[in-house]
Amino acid sequence: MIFSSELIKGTLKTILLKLLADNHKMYGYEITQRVKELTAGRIQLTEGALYPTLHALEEEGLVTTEVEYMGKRVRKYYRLSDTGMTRKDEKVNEFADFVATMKILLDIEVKPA
Amino acid sequence: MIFSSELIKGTLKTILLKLLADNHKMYGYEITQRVKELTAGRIQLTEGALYPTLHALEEEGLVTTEVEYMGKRVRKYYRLSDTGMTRKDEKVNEFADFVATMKILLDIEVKPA
DNA sequence: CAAAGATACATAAGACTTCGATGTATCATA
DNA sequence: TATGATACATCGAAGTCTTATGTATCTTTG
Repeated sequence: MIFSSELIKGTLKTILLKLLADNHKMYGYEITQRVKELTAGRIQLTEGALYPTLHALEEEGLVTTEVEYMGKRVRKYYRLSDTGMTRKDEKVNEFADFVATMKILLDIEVKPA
Repeated sequence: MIFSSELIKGTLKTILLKLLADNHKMYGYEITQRVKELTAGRIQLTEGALYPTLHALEEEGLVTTEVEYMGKRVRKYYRLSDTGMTRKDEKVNEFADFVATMKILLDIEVKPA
């Protein structure tokens, strides 16, 4: 079952920041694959959503980029900045609090990973 | 701390369906107050989001409405339909699964309520 | 070796949702 | 009698995501 896109709304930046915090540097396509893998295919990032968001993160100064060539093929790597690391912590904490709040509202059990 | 609105995006319908499942019938303003109360003020539904969403639920056949007068003041009550009850279960389950997935991605602990 | 599928970037129009402001009106309280 | 709470609602603007499209390279398989 793939999650409805509505659910993922608002969490994309958080996911990207966290992945970049864990992996030092990643490129766009790699991110889509990693997320798919980590979520057993239940979250599939589309390029139309991913690239604009990565660009936005760059404009906000949360990531820096560097281009590498694999043969003739371009890869654009994204790396978290210090500001980005701080923001990542904020975002992840906010999401954790949000979930705690939603648990009360929806009266759900969240299974341990 | 009030949650950024982006986070609440995509969960509004789920929240509404769950509230209506628990409370049999509620009106709009009551919903905003109940949510504020249940979440210690951290989720504040705005009318601009609430009413269009309630109307959408009605169009989808998930809720029925009935108008009552308190003196001269109108109250529009919303009540969950059978379809709505089914949908509520689906939505709540989907959210629980989503959270389990996000826990893996973000590597977070979710405190028990 | 040709075709298909995967890798890899990106943009752009349209759809959808939410925000913030605005509007109307009643009721309670200071 | 004015303010704040109650109660409905809509609308333009803003923001985000989807779907489609575009370009190009690399790898695998028939």
